[in-house]
Amino acid sequence: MIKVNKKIEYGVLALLYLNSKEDKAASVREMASNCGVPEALLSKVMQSIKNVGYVSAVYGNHGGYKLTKTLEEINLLGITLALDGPIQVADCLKPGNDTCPAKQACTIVDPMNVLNQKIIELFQTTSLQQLSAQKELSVKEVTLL
Amino acid sequence: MIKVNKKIEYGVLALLYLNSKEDKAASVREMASNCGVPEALLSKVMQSIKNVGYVSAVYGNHGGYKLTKTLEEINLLGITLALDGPIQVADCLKPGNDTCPAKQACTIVDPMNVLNQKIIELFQTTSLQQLSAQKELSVKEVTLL
DNA sequence: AACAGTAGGACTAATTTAGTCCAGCTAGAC
DNA sequence: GTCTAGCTGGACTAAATTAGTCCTACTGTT
Ligand code: FES
Ligand code: FES
Repeated sequence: MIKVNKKIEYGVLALLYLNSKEDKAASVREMASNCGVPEALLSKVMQSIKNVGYVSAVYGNHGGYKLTKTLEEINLLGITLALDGPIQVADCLKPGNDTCPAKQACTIVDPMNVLNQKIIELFQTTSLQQLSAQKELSVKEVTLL
Repeated sequence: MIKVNKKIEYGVLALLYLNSKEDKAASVREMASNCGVPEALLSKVMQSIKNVGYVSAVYGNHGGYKLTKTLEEINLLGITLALDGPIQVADCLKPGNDTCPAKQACTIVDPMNVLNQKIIELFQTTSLQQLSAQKELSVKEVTLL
């Protein structure tokens, strides 16, 4: 199944929660219990998100994480890169891929590259703002498939 | 990692190969060895692709599979549906998902639906023709060896 | 009847993803 | 200064998914 993993799901959930706190910091514990996700895992997720600069950490007592960007500035590509590494939509595309038996005559490396590029663009142009703005609409869209 | 699975990779490879055979049927054995993919697995893949009508099977001696559509008519959504079921880009979206602890307060079901829709559209508008249009590049690479 | 092929269920192996545990470090509150 | 709530991050285990195999039955051509 082509899907975004839990870490990304949790990351989005947490960032949205953080946004609702305005400028206040929220601890992982707080976020985890509010969002209903495993604390230890969210902890890792937040660390990675911190490393790409979407949030900053406040150490010590009453510390936690704070948003350092607006929802408009945060896009899915950044979150994905932080939590899941570079996007490679097909195994063909993997950098060190010397083991593929079909490699020599492979007709799909390039096609897959095209698809890969399209997905990267889609993720890049999908900001958190854009996602969270759609709430009313989506109920209709659901019935499409 | 957000990626298309091997079955889809193999399916695309096989359909492209089939296309190069014009109207002649190719057996799974032939396709597998030409594309360098596991025969038993490709057999399953072709069965599923047959079930959505992109190819027809010719039974008996000298049988195999034949394309019944043009590359323009075959899109990634169809292939994905055939080999991997409906696209659900996040676990939130799964039909029978009653177990998610965050469900009640979930702020991302709708956002994820929007993303899901976008991916479906991308897959639907990506025909095999469109993908393979980039081929000239790879032909060069192949002839290098 | 022999053969070369598809159909598909049941299974195992490999890989990836999800989640846990723990020991260390940081800074604010007292 | 020292307690304490909280971040950091490596190592690990468990669960789920994906990849791949095997085997038996069926189909149609020669
Ligand atoms: S390189 Fe392996 S399928 Fe393309
Ligand atoms: S329903 Fe579980 S995260 Fe949305």
